[in-house]
Amino acid sequence: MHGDIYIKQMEKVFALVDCNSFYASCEKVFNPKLESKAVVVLSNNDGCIIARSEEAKTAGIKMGEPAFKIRDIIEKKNVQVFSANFALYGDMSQRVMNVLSKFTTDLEIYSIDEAFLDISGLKESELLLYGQQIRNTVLQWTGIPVTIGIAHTKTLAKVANHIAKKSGKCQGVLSLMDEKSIEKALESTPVDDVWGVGRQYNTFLRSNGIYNALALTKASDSWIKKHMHIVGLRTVEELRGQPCISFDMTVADKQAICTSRSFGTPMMDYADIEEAVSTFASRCAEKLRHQNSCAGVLTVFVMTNRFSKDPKYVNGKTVQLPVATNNTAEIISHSSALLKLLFKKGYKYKKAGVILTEFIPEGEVQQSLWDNLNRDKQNQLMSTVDKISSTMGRDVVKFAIQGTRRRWKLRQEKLSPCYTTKWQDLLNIDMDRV
DNA sequence: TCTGGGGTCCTAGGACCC
DNA sequence: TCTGGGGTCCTAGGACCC
Repeated sequence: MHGDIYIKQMEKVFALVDCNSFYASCEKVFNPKLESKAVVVLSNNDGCIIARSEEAKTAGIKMGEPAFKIRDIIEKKNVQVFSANFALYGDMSQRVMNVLSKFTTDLEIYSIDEAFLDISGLKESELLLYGQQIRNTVLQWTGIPVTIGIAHTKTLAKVANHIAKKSGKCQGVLSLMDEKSIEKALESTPVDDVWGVGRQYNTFLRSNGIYNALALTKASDSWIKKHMHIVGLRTVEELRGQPCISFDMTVADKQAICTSRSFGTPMMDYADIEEAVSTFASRCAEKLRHQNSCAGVLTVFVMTNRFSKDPKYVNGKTVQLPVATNNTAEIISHSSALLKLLFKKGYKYKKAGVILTEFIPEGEVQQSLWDNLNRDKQNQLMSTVDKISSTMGRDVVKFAIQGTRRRWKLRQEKLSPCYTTKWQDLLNIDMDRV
C-alpha cells in the first residue's frame, strides 16, 4: 500500500539513555571503597531515599522512604549513606551528556540522568551494537553505567529501557522494533511502569481490569480520552507505535522558577525566616537572569511541619510586580514585604519558598512612569554580581538581609566532597602507596 | 529528633464580551 | 414568563515527570 511505504520511510528511531542509579553511581565513581556496596543518597535535610544502588535495592530499601524508618536495614546491611550533593551530580550529568553528544547532535536532554537520541537511519541489525558502543563509551569516559532502550516512539523506548534495566540478558541495551517483541514486552510491563501512568491512573486502570501495558493499548480511544484525557491518549498511541510526543532538542525557557527548602530545624523567629526567604529570593533572581527573563508575579509561601502534632499553618501570598524585574534587590524586598504579611507569631515553621512566574524577555520590559529605579545601573550591578559568583563562588557577595547565621540551613551530615567542582575537594592520590 | 525539590501540561468552570 | 449563541481569558486544581 502506498501509505505503508510512506510511513516506513518516515519512521523514526529513538534511543533512551538512562543512567543507572545515577546519584548513587556518582558517589561510587570517586570512592572505590563503595564498589559492590549498597549505597543510598538522601534528599535535602537527609530526609528520604532518592537514589539506591543495585545492592541497596536488593537489600529491600524502597524509593522515597524516610531514612529514619530504615535505620535497622542500614545498620544490618552496612548501607553507605550520603547526603545529596547536587553540585557533583550536576557536573557528572554534563559529562555524560557531553559524551552522548559525540554520537549525535539530535539529543534531547530530558532530565539530569536521561537523554533521548534520535538515531533514525541506522539499519535495524546495527542498533544493538550501536547501543553497546554508546554504553561502553559513557562508562569508560565518565565511570557512569547507563542502560539504553531503543524503539519507534519515546514511550516504547522507555518500556525497552525498563526491561533492559531489570534483565541481565540484555547487557544494558534492548531494542523493541518488531511487533512480536513489542507485544511480549508490553504484556510483561505492569501498567504503572508506563511513562505517563502515575498513582491515580494506576488505581483507576486496575479497577477497570487493565493491569499491563498491552491491555492498555487495547482500550478504546474514546474511553481513554474520557478518563485520561488527551495526554493519556497520546501515551496509549505511543505504546501502539504511533509517535505523538515530540522530540525537542532546544532547551525551553522555564515558565516558573521556584526556590524552596525545608529547614534543618523548625524556625520560630521572624529574623531567621527572613534570612531564609531572602536567600531563596536571591537564588530565584539568579536563575531568572540566567535565562534572560524578567518576572511579573512573585509568590512567597510558608508552612509548618505537616507531620507533627504542633499547630499547623500553611499560607502563601502573591503580588503583581509594578515593573517586571530580575533584580535581586527588588525581588528580595518584595519577598520580605510578603513575608511580613504572612508571618504569624507562635508557629514552628518548617519550610518556606519563593516562586516567580509570568516571564517576559529582558529586552521587552514595560517601563512605568513612576519607576524611580535606575534600571541600567542596577543591571550593571547584577551582571557584576553574577560574574563574581561564577568565578569566585556563590554568595561571595550577597545582600545583608540574607544574613550570615543561616540557622535555617539544611542538615547534610553525610555530604561527599565536590570532587569535580571545588579545587579543595580534588582527590589526592598517594603514589607511594598505589 | 528525623518525611525533598522543581518543574510541565491540561481541564473545568467562572467572568466577561458582543 | 421567557431566558441565545458564540467566543475569550483567567484561575484553581489535578494529573504527571524526574
